[in-house]
Amino acid sequence: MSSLRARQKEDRRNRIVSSAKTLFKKKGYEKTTIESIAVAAGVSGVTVHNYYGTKAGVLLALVIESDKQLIARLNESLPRNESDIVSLAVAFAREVMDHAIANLEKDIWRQVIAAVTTEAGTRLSTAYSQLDDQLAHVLVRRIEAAQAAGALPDHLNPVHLGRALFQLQNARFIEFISSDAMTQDEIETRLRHDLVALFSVCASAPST
Amino acid sequence: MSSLRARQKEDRRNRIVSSAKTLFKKKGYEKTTIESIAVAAGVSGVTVHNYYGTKAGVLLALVIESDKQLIARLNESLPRNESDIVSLAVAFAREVMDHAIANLEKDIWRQVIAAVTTEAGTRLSTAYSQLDDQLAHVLVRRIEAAQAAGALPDHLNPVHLGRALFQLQNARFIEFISSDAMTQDEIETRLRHDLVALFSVCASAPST
DNA sequence: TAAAAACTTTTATGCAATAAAAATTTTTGC
DNA sequence: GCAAAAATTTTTATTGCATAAAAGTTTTTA
Repeated sequence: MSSLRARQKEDRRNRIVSSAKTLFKKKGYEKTTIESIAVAAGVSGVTVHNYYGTKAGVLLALVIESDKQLIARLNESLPRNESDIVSLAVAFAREVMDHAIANLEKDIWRQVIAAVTTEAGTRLSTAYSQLDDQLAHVLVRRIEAAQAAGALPDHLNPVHLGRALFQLQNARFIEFISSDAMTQDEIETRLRHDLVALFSVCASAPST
Repeated sequence: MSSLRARQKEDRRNRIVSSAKTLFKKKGYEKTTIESIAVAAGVSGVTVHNYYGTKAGVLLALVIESDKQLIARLNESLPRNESDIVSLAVAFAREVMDHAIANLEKDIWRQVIAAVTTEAGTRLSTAYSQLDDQLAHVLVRRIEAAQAAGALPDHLNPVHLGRALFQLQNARFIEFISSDAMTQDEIETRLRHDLVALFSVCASAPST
């Protein structure tokens, strides 16, 4: 049973986040004031602070929602029988970039990345990191499938490979949003180069 | 010939950055006001803004100086005949983390990472990115040496491998500073896992 | 339904960031 | 050398984020 109070709170949260999304897209991040978000949501400016701590907190809340959709979409669309790891990682990266651009301007994504680091340890930043883990896990599952199909050596740890690929993809994603001039194609090329080079090493490394 | 004006400017820059470093280390980033930096440096608060744009700009200027030393140190100390890429990357990562911790608190490094992304495209952020390129190049040179020594296949592109390793190391570095609880050892382990997994793939990838 | 509890709003303060006007100091040209 | 011009800093003022404390309001609970 949800009390009236709980429902009102939920309502305000929704109004704040959706007002913020509209304003961010319409006026950009910097030019959107907390006060204007508050007015659009029908609450006081201090209430926005009480709910989300900072303006970046509101942004993070909004991104977390859309990232949940991204995870669902990736689970759906990422090929389930891809045995070439380079293709897999590139397809993953492409979906992530498509999703990012469809939802917010690069300018705003930069604020997201900044907020995740400066507000490390807060509720919202932690939630964001957990979504990253889930994203990495989408890769892990595909790698497990490839391994089961015999496309990868048995001694390989799929969790480790999935996380490594995610880190690399994420680093390149940040590079993508860090410059307005950077294209998806250029990032794709760089990621390809990363992977081709790494896969060429073939060290007989001990599994420490 | 440097005019009096140019020398005075240089002087003020030095005073601002060194005052800032002292204050950041003593009181932390948030609790250091631009005004207090200005007072310590003997200029007005607005002058600090005129010189560095933002408080984060001052921080970036200070980090850039210390990163130059890091590059020099890495060029010196990183083993010149290391044929094992995992060991090379791990040694690199360790030096970077040692240097970071010796200079500033994690808390402040988080502000650095945030500033580099939000202020993407500014003079200081660009300078920081160029230093990253130089850091990656330290790796590239070691890889070239290893390749020349026959420890790596000829078709491998050392620039691509160096950049990929740097991206991975950098991602793990950010993970390191993002949590006060995260230890260097844990990061080292994760980086090792990344690399061992990646090097196990051994795809016969086309050099696209 | 009245007291208690939970929230939101009002009010106030500090600081970053920015802009424009005023004041100062160095340069330049004679 | 000195006066006008140019460059640069400081003063002054404003906006907005962030935070805290007090005041006011609404829901809960007994």
